[in-house]
Amino acid sequence: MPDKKILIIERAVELFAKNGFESTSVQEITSACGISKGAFYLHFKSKESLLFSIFEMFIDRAIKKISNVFELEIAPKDKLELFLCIQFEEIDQYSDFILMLLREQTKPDDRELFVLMQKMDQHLNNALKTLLVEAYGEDINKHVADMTVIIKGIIKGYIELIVLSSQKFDFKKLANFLLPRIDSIVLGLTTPYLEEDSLLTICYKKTT
Amino acid sequence: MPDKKILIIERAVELFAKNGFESTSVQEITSACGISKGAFYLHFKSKESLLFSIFEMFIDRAIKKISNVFELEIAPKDKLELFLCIQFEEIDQYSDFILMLLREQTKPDDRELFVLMQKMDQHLNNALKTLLVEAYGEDINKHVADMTVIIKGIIKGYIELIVLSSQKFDFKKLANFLLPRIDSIVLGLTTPYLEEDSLLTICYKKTT
Amino acid sequence: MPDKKILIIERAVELFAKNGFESTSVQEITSACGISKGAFYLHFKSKESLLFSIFEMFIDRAIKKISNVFELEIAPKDKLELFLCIQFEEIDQYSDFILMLLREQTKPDDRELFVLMQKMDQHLNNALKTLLVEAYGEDINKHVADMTVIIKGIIKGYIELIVLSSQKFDFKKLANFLLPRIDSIVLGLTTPYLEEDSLLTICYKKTT
Amino acid sequence: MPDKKILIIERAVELFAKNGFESTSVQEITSACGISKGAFYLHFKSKESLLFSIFEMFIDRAIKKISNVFELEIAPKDKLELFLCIQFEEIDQYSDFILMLLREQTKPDDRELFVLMQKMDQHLNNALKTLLVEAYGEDINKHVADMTVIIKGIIKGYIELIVLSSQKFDFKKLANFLLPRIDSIVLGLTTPYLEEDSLLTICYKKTT
DNA sequence: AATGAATGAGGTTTCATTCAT
DNA sequence: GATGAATGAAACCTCATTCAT
Repeated sequence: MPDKKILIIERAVELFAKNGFESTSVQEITSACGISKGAFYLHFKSKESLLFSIFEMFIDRAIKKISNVFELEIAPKDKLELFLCIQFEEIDQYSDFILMLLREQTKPDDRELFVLMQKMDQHLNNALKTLLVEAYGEDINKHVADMTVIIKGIIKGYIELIVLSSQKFDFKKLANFLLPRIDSIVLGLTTPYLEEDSLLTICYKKTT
Repeated sequence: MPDKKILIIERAVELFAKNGFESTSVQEITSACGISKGAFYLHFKSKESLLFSIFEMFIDRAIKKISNVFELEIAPKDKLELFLCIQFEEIDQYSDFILMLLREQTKPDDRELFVLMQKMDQHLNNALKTLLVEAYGEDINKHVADMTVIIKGIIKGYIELIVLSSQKFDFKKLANFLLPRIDSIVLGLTTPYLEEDSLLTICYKKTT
Repeated sequence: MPDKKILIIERAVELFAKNGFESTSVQEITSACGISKGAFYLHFKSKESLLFSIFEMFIDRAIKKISNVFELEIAPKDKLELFLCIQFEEIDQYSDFILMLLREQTKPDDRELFVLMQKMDQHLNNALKTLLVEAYGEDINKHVADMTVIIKGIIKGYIELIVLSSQKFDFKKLANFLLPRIDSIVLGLTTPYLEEDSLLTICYKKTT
Repeated sequence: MPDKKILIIERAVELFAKNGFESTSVQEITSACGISKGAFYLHFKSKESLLFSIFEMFIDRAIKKISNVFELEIAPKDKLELFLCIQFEEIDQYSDFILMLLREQTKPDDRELFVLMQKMDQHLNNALKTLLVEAYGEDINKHVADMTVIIKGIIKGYIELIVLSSQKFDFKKLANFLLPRIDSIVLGLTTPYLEEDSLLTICYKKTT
């Protein structure tokens, strides 16, 4: 990837995060990069395709980081803790942009973005499932959907706090605090609310 | 409130939910209402003030519903369960619009929207705190920040599922399922991660 | 003329004077009158016809005032002095509106307004001519065009000062000061610059 | 200054002169220039800033012309005559636009335009004062305010004639005709009406 | 007579995108 | 590769005028 393209992506991430996708003009991006408006279109077919590229890059990073966790030879619960920690770190770093992604919906024809999002989400879910089974045994399988939703929800809860407040957080300590909470929940589980495979069958709503 | 104004709000909620605030034109809204562009401005000073009105209306509804819970004479844990249930119902009904609110950032000068959001959030936090103390006693106080984040996170987790999937969910059953999970967590609590009053000191980031 | 119509004219004169014709909306006028927008159109065919009415009224006033001067039985030079004085008084009272009339050109199809303006101007010129002949004898006739332009110019010069400054001026004293200046000029006249009837042949430019 | 920008200014001067500022749309200007509406905003931040640019350009021209008079080594009265002549020439060329400037009031926040107008006016007043003192000696000083108002008034009187009629005028001859009139007035002066420095203390009215 | 909701043309401005240089 | 002038569609908003009540 050419330097110029990377430059554009970096500046765009900042601007999209700060002002939102729709409210950031190509002019602003190219000005921030010190290049001409025309140069933008040498690297990206459209403003939307830039968003796609950013998203893609971002997902690649996340997937790579998660893979790293699985390659480590440590105790299952330590892996789970590390997973939580990485989520916090990663999202903290790109929190503004992530918020933007959550906020903006862009055009109705960005089916491709949804595909990417689903791909990313599936990947996260699978990783979490594997970690849960490693940590709590095969019995967790029938609770895996609920536990995924709960854990991801708790992560999001703290992430929102992190994003909205301006303090610095100790993610290692936070992950270490959350693991016993997850333990508690798992221990108390009886009848699941969600079906085991309900997360697989989710179809992201069309936005026509 | 005049019928026409209500009509505009209803249609706008749908359109904003579907396409986002920035991507929905006043033209689209008025077309959907079967009125002229000019008529819009009889009821709202600007497109942004419409967003504000919607938000206001939405918050009023939510606060009223929560108040109703507190007025009931039922067991504390039942109140908590009812609170969860109401959150799911309410948010389910306006899920798309809520997603939009999360997504869009609108203009940098909408300080007023942030004030409303903070007001709403404070209200929710207070309600939850009261319910937790009623249900688990004064000892929960030092864990109240963590428990608030965790419970709101879990709610959000399931809500995202509800919003993104097209299935119907049984909110009563879901609330009934979650209460024991919360019990488990509370029972297992030892040292808090967050300070007791850390939620009060959050200052919503400026978006200059 | 119905009270309501007079009320509208009065308020409109103020608003036009303050903000200009184009920048004053019918809404503003009716609000200032405490009547409905519809009521406006009961009295005036259009916003432009209101301007016409105002103008008409204004000219009637001026012509009447000038007539009064001629009916007085005083020395010719005193008449001239009184004429100057009345010009200052009248224009001072409606200075803002007059400025507006000078400033705004409104639509290209307001031929009628120009006709009125010409009528008014002719009337002033005739009055001035009569006064000059009375005061300086028939010999002034061949200088009457120049003297008209010069006197009206001087009046305008002081009026501009009056309008732009916020001080109060003593118009009687001013007229009394100007009369000797006019005397001086008349005394010094040799060859006219303008032809005697050049003011009659002026055709207000078309503004198509 | 780019050709396109000059083109826009030239056409705009004509259109503003013909129809007024408020009544001339950006669309009309760009159509007259044979460019797109967007192109306009490449050169001017807004329609109002165009007016400002025009005004600025116009004032620069006038000040430069006046400076030229002072640099000439000719008799003081000839300078005064030349000054009058230049005023007529200059204003004749841009008469329509000047009328528009007098007519329109534009927005209440155009303080900057007023500053420019005042600057221009002060410059004219100073030039005239210098010329009067050179031509009539220091004794004229106590009459300088009155003479300024009178001379500018007379200029305006003839200019209005020039602007409104469609004839061509011989400005040299006109200036030559007016100089003796000024002589007459100066000779006859006794007690001034205005204080010596009353023109300096004029504060252009606010247009809130 | 009086209202004021409704209209819709037209205003200024923005901005993604193209293309000759 | 790189530029930036040019485009023109589309955005938000205003306002003179009409008309059912």
